[in-house]
Amino acid sequence: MARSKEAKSGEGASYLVTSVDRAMQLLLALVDHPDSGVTELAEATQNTKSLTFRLLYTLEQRGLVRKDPERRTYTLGYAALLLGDQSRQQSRLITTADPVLADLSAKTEENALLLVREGVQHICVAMCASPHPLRIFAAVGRKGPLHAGGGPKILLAHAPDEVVHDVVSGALEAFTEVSPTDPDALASVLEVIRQEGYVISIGELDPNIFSIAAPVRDASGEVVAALAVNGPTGRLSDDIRDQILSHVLEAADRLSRLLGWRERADIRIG
Amino acid sequence: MARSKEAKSGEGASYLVTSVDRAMQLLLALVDHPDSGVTELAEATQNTKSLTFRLLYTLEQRGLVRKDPERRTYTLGYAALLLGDQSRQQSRLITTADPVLADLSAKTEENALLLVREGVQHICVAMCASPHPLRIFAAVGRKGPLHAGGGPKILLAHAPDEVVHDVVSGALEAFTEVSPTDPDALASVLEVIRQEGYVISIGELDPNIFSIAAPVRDASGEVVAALAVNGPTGRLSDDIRDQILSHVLEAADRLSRLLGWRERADIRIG
DNA sequence: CGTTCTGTTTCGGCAGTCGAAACACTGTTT
DNA sequence: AAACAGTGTTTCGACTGCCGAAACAGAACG
Repeated sequence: MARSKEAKSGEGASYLVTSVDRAMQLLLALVDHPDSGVTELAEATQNTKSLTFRLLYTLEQRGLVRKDPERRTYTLGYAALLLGDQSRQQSRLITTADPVLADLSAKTEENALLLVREGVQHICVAMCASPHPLRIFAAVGRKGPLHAGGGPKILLAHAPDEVVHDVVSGALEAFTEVSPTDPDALASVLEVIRQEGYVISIGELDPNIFSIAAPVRDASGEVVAALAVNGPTGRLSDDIRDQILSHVLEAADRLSRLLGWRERADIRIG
Repeated sequence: MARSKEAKSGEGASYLVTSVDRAMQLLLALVDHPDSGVTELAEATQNTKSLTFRLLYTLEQRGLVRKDPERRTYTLGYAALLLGDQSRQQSRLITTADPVLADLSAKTEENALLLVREGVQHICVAMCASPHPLRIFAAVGRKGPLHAGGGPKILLAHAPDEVVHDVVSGALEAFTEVSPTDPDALASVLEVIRQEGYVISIGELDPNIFSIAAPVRDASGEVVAALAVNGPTGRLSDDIRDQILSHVLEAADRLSRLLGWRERADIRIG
């Protein structure tokens, strides 16, 4: 149980309040360990039981977690609902996208997702699930890489050079046999993406998943998100592919316009 | 407003980790003060600027808040989306209720809400908004009293005696002229509610709001939530009232059955 | 009726937190 | 341009309240 914390790694002091950081770590652990007891959560967060107990007590006071007094287990509380709902309401991007996603999912009969970039990762900020019983598991708030998959590559293609550099200078994890791993090849792919305005990615994150994505722009013309449809490759014929692509492009265009984007004939800069 | 917290000093030591508690207070303050800077949030939480800054920094590290580097303002982050979405997904009550709420809202053309009791308060855990431009403002995660309003009174009528006692022994706040304030009268009203199986409340929480509610039961027969429709009193004719009531009763019954409840002709006793 | 899990409580030492105040920065006013 | 009035950021030392360890208490096995 030698708890050697990495926060001590020599360098400058940061503003991190460790007890708060541990509490948040615990809260996020609760997402993946619902209905767990003190001991299990203590193991999941690599903290002591006493600390975990105190943190849970504190979080419970504020309604972030809820304790089942019978079974002595903890779950996310109703304050978490409040946070989630309000952060959604406060995001113009998400509220605008919701009906577009619903429409896109209905037309394609597959999952429709909205992804944004945060640092060198993508995050799913909204989604509408496929009506089919067999569908890709995806969830709002989940993170992933930028270099593999349809939506992620859209985001990477329109990210600042510095971000692209950070991504390719790290190890490009190969999730499948067709995941991009060569930095130079990836760079030229990104260029193609910028020109074509969409991505069709098959089996890059998982061998059985395809993804078709397009960029979403706001009033300033910046790419602020990626709109993507994903599903099992088994349902992807050539016909369907073209159909989904046109729906995705139409939806991305519509969403961009709703956000204030106007196509500019001349993107002229000297 | 009336936030007389427990005595901070002196009596019984609790397990509260104050830094975490303050961080949560800050996080919840961010719900009502989106896009605020350090100073404003420090004032809202009655903390010092330095503490607020450090807490925000820590929360940002975990993605709970997001900082706009340009404007130096803070908003709820994407981890909040994750928490909200997951806590919804993890709740069988909520996932089951969602389509019922959508249906109820469509049929009545008013807000449809699902409320649960937590201690001596009610919390809205799910809702579907009215299509009308004029509609009651309500939001998931918001709390309120148990003694006034349709849904709240349903919850109170089926709460343990101890809870009822706590509620009536406190001051029964009068939100409007027709809010119940007399403990004895309230007690007999609760008895009527248990017998009739619904509540029609007009102007108890706000003079211009009506609410029609019914109890939701789970497999054990316990009342676990209240299903309610609310809207502006101006839209409530006698006809409409009866119509909404029947829709609410039907929806509550359907939701209860989806949760495993079965009407028992004879209540067995040992 | 032990055994072995749980969750809860206590306690003291010292790491970590926190307030105050200085600092840096940006935009506005004179 | 210089003074000003706001921000947000950084430093620092004192002291407090956090945290790990270990004891305690209940429940759920066998």
